[in-house]
Amino acid sequence: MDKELKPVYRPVKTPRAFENVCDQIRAQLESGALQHGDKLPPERELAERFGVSRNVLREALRSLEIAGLISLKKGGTGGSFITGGDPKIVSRAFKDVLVTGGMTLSEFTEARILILNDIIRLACDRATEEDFVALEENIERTDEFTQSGDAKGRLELAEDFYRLLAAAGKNKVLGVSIDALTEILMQFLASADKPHISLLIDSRKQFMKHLRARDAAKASKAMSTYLAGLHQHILTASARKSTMAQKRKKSS
Amino acid sequence: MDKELKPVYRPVKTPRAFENVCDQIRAQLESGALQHGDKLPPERELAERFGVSRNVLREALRSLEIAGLISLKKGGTGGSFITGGDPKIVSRAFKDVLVTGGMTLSEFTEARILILNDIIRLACDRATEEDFVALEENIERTDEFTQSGDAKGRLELAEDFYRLLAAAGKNKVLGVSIDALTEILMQFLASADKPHISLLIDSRKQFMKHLRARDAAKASKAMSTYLAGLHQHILTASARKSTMAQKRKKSS
DNA sequence: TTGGTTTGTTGGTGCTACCATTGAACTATA
DNA sequence: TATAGTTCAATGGTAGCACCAACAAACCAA
Repeated sequence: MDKELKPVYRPVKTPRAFENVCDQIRAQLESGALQHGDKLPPERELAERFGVSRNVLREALRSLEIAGLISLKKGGTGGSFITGGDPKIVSRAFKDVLVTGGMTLSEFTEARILILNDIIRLACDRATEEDFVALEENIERTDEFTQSGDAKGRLELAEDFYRLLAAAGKNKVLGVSIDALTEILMQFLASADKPHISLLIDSRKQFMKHLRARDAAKASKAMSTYLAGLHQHILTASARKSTMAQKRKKSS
Repeated sequence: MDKELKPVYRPVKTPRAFENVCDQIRAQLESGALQHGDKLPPERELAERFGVSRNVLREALRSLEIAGLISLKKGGTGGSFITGGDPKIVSRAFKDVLVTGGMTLSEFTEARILILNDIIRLACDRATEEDFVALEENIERTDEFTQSGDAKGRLELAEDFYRLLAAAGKNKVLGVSIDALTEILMQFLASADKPHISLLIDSRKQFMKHLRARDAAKASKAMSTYLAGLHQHILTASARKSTMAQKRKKSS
């Protein structure tokens, strides 16, 4: 037990005024002193109370707004209102980290399949009749859009499908995760995924059959089979794209 | 096919200057024109080039900084530098929606167990000898800290353990996910988890045995058993805490 | 070589004035 | 009386300036 505790020198961080303001407001939130819907005093008054310039206060508010904790509204009855609870923020944070974080596309596709399988297992346990009909209605509308050739609407419906599935699993954490991953991968599906369109509807119907039977293994397998093909397509398309990007970069 | 496309009225969003600036820089990032480590021009020059006041530009930079995309440095060689890829951002976003009521703690614990199981399965396939020794070294140091009563160090090592495990699974996406979830749950473990300390080391050693044998089922089970108890403890502790908070609010 | 000093660059802060938008109170008109 | 239009005050958004603080490189002195 003569373990030496070597001194650790942490890099100092210069304190900034807006961070202090930010922390104070966050603390009020965590302690429950500020709750959803509450209105903060006007900027000018807040600035005076915090003893900072309106500039600094605005940067603090901006920070909280980006974090999704407050929303600003102009006008006579406007001000800063406590919002929060929007999973979209998490999804954006995820996306930011992922696009700048040196992660490969294949890591995305793999993670997506795994998390989706977790969701499917949960959904098999917990899905209600309402969940089933919502999913089936989504499939039906996807079919219509496919026949009418509305690619954009079809993509939105695809994102919705996974959202509905996550809702059926009753776990919002996994929900926002799959939402972020789906949204990111969808950007690599601009067009030209023709071979999969025809497979999609049948695959989904197969999947729903197993889900209604609450057979997690078969439902997972049905979904994974389709996704494996789709992801393969995304990966090859992306490889083409990055090659083009490299050419573009060299020529510039 | 006589589907009526009903007109959808989207709420208009007043365009704000800093958002425009923000989007332009984000676009540069996504297109690869700006890459990790690049330095942006000084604020004064950027403001002039964008044709906005320095105030607006600073709000835009603040927004990007909060999103974890850039980091600001003072001084002669300072400026705005492209960073990114910090999972800390995701965990903060997760935590924000948690404290503002978007998700429940039990959803976190459930998601954590499921994702961790996914990672374990991957690790069983892909872990190298280096991964094994890193994990075992972590367990050993945890044992030392436990005996010396260094609670803070032990918590840090616990976070590291899951990080190492994710590294062994060779999937950074799942890695940042588990990292974010772990960090949040650790905040509910300030102290008083005495009954679990004694179980921890043995549980980890059991787990490693199965992992080395590349038996995903048994490894998952060993980990899940331990986590189930730990999470139960977190949930009850949190319930106590929120009760106290409500009392505090009433009395005020 | 070492330690201190100078100096210019850059982000951080404060301040003032003004603009743009919003909703509510108010007014005029049919 | 009800509706349409107007006024008005509150509030966030933008601009521009002056100055502070800290940082690192260049420089200087021992």
